Amino acid sequence: MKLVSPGEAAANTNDIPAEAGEEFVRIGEMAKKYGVTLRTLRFYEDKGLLNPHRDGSTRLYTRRDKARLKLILLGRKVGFSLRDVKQMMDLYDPTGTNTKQLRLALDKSEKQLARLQKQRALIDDAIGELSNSMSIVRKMLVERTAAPQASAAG
Amino acid sequence: MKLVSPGEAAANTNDIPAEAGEEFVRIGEMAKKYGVTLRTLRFYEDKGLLNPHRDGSTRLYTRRDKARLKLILLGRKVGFSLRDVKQMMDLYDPTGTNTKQLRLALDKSEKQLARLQKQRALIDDAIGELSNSMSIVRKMLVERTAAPQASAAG
DNA sequence: CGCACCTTTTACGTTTACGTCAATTCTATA
DNA sequence: TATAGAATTGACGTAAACGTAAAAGGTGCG
Repeated sequence: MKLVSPGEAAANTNDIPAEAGEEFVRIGEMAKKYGVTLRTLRFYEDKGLLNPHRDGSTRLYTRRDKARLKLILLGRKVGFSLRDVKQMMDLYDPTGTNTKQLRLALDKSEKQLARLQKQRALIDDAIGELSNSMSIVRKMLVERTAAPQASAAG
Repeated sequence: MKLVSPGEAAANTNDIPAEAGEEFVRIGEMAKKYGVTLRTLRFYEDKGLLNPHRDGSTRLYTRRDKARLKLILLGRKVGFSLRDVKQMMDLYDPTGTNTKQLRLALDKSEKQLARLQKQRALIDDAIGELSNSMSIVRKMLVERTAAPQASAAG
C-alpha cells in the first residue's frame, strides 16, 4: 500500500521514502532525467565527481547529486575535461565563501574561452580551405564532363 | 667526389642520384620540409598513404610523395580522418579522368563541411554559455569581496 | 513460483594519430 | 677506427569518456 505517485515514473519498483517529495531517485531515473547512460553515472562516481547515497548496494541520488550532475554536464558542454570539473568541484565548501573555488573556475574558464576561440578560428580556416577545394573539384568535374561533348560531339 | 649542391641541406650524408635535380629526399629532409616527424611519415606509410621508394632499407621520397603528403596534410587540416584521405587517394588513376575520385571527394567534403559547421555552432554555443557563467562567477566574487566591507566596515 | 526488469561489480575494448623508447644498422668523416 | 649522426623495425604507451559484455543479486507482479 505504499504508493509513490504512480503517474510520474513507472519505474519505481523499490521502496523509497516518498516523505519529502521524491527525495531519492535511483540510477535509472537519474539517467533518463539527464539524458546520460547508467555507465556514465557510474563512471562519474568512479572518478569522484558524484557521491550518491546507498541503500544497501543501490545508488540513491538526491537533489544535491542532481545539482552536481548539472554542473558536470555544463562543464563538459563548454569543453572542460572531467579532471577540470573535478578540480573545481573539489574546492566547494558549503561553509565558506568559496572564493578560491570561484577564482579557480574563473581562471580555468578564461583559458578555456581562449581555447574555444582558437578552435573556432581553426574551424573557420578549415571551412575556408574546404570550400575552396570543393569549388576546384567542382570545376574539374565540369571540365571532365563538358569537354568530351564540346570536342567530340561539337 | 659526388657533390650534391652542398649549400641546400647539410644533412646529405648518403649518395643520392642528383641527376634530375633533387629527385629523391630521405625521411629526415622530407620531415623537415613539411613540418612533420619521422614517426608521422612512417605511420602514413604503414597506413598505405605513402609509398616511397627504397634504396636498400632507406626510404626515398620523390615529388610524387610530396604531392601526396601535401594532400594528406590538407585533408587533416580540414578535418578528414586518415581513413577518409586514404579512401580518396586510393581512387586516383593517372590514366583516367578520375571522375569517381572527384565525386567521392566532393561527397565527403560536403559531409565534412556540414560537420565543421555543426562544430562551429557547438563552439559558439559553448562560448556563449561559458561567457555567461563567467559573468555570473564574477558577480559572485564581487559580492563576496564587497559585502564584508559594506556590512562589517560600513 | 517464475519471469521480467532493475541494479550491481569487474574488466576488457574502442577510437585516432601518433609519441616514445629500444635495439640495431649503416654511413661518412675526422 | 672511433664516433656521431641518420636510418631501420618493433612494440608498448597515451589520452578521454565511456561502450559492452558477463555474471550475479534483488524485487514486485501475475
